[in-house]
Amino acid sequence: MQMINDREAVRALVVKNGLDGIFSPAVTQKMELRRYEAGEAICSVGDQMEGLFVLVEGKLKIHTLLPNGKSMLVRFARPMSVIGDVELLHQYIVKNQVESVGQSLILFAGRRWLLKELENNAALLRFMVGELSHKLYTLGQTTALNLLYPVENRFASYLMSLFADNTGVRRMEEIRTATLVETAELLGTSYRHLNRVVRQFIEQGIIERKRGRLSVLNEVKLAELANGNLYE
Amino acid sequence: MQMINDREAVRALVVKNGLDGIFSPAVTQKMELRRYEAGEAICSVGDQMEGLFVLVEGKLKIHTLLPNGKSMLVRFARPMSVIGDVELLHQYIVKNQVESVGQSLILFAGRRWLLKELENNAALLRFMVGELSHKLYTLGQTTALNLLYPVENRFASYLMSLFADNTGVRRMEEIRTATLVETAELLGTSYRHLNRVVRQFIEQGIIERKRGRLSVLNEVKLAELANGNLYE
DNA sequence: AATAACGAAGGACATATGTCCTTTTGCTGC
DNA sequence: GCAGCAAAAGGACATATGTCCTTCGTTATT
Repeated sequence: MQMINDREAVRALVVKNGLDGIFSPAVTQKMELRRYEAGEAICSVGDQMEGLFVLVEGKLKIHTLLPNGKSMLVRFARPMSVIGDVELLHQYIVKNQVESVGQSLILFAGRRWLLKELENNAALLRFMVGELSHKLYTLGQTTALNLLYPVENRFASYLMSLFADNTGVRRMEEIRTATLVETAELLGTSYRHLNRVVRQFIEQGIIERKRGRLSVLNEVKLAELANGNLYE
Repeated sequence: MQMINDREAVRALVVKNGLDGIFSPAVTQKMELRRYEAGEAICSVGDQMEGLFVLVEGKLKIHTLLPNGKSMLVRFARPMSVIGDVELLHQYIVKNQVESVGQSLILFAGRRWLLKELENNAALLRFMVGELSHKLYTLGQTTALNLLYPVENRFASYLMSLFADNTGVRRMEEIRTATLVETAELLGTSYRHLNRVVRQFIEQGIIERKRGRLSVLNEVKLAELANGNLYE
């Protein structure tokens, strides 16, 4: 993680994301701008959250670590998303791993300043209620997706989530096979089984395997399999 | 559902549950006291939430209805719990079925009064942030439980949740077999499979089957299987 | 009491997924 | 280009769970 000491940039990002209408100047003036590299962790299970993280650029991957050592994908976060809102008030211990997918820019506000702010800043509180209820609402969807659909559909949803961007631009068209192990974990399945599904997709001409990399050939079929569900 | 027109009772319950420190008198004076009978629905999927429900007595069962017609248990709610907080701000469509397990007493506050209240009642907002973050936090647990553990353990957790009360008193010791079908749905499995698990439990002397009813014999073993997880 | 009707329990088989191990592939250094 | 290694792919079998249908027991009806 790299700290970017550029108050002007902070101010610009705060305004651009409408955070000036939510946080008091006392807080925004203390905000830090941080850059995280691909794969870098924003927070890990067991951590004590030091504050609130606002993703302003990039993408984050959020997943739980299950007791048996496996993990399960919870969701991806895109700007403008907040991390740490769940833990803030009750100072819960972090339960979900959060890491940067590519390079990400994040505004950080320390807990110390926020708790004071939560005393009577109705705008911030309303903002948090909005964020939390949205997360709760969508987590329900994801949960149902995970319980209801077989790996085949979940993997399709995963690919759609990776390749599609909110701008409509495809961010990546390939997925390194090394990532397949990780992907399997995220989907809550074994590499072996995911591999079966991969082969099945290849046979159906949906994806292609090339020197340890996968590329999507038929985005339409993929979307069908994903059933309109995305991990976000 | 039966409306109980007793302002004194409302006031007493408001005070008893500390709601007078959260809602303005304008709201508490408009609150309704409602009684729901066993099995009665507080809200159903697709509903538009009319306001906030505060459970002050009894127990509620919350579950999703999955696209393929099956359902999955989300959690049980005990006093003091809030229903409708997720949907309130964004006026989301109800996605989880909520029904009374036994007889329940609920305080109801209409959306109309609440939205005004949310403008600047920091206490209410903080209360909601607390509720929402707690729900989000625990939903993660439940999700993991559902994905990670086989039906055997989930069923044990379910039984523990049904039989144990926060007062320590066992509420019920029997479960009608008719309910087994429903229970299977709630656990996201088939009646057939649940039946296998039931038989297995019987063979292990954990429960007993008598004229279409189940009773718990060995609560200790059950607790072990539940792994400390409860659906609440 | 005999019987019909219905709900409960269980058998048989299919499918999804997990575990373990073997084979194959691709890459590295010489 | 080849030996050898490590990663990737796949085979074989085990387990969890789903689906469908049959058997069995209880209860209501005559």
